[in-house]
Amino acid sequence: MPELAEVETVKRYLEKHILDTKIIKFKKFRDNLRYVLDSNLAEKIEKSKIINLRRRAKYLLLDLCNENSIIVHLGMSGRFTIQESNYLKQKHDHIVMWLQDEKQLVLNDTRRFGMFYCVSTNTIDTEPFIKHLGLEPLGKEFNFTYLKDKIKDKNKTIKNCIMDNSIVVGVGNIYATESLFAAKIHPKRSAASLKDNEISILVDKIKIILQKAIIAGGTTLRDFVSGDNTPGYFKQELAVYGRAQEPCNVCSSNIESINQSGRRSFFCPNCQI
DNA sequence: AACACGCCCTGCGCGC
DNA sequence: TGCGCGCAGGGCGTGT
Repeated sequence: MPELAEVETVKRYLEKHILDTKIIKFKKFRDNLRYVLDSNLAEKIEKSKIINLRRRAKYLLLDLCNENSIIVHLGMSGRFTIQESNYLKQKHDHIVMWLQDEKQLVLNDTRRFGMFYCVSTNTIDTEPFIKHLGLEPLGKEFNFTYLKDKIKDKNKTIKNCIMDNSIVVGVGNIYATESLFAAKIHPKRSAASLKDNEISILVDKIKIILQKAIIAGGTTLRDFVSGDNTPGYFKQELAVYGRAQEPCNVCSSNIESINQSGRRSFFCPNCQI
């Protein structure tokens, strides 16, 4: 699913195309995604203009002129796209919003792990799924000092730490895996065992890889598309993710794959220690 | 309290 | 071909 780079890609696309556009009509085609959908979404959303688009962690935020904000999470398989006026509803389209130019803003989510809420704009930061979130990885505050402090007493692996939303947000399985390879750190290393220079390099690599992935329009393994249905192109830049048994680009050793806390980890047994 | 894990759900690819 | 199994980019809630 969409990690930070993919959600950012969608956000930038929507910002370019539907900012200052009014939502004329809202319709849901089922009563739940991951959670039950509020019954009053239509009245909170219809006839309001989208005045700002934001991303917080992997959540997309659409601020409306009526002081409500739509919160969208794409889960593992969510697509949030703009379709033409003659678009016909497809399988797994769960929410459609018709815009003033007759285009349709469509939320499609095969696995339905996504979320869709509408809350007061000024209470977003206190919403249950938002308030506990840690720092944005691309912000200045996410740095060596912060990460060192956060992991120094942790009794878990560094991969689990950088995927922990209460520490740093938006780093999912792909980018955690790739960042650890770039930093030459084995994913099973205990977080507390990292040396200062390793923490410092890891922070840098997380930022660099996410920025590169955003420029490439995200990573498309199978489901992900941007707002115009186009895939991202970062997959071809993945050094280890999904490349088990293939040669490492650096040393030609076979890349290994292991299960780690229920997720796949890929690493080079020679480069990463 | 801090972790690990199950689970929500559909679809796809693989092995038999 | 067909079936069943395992697995997939997330993250909450529960149990230890």
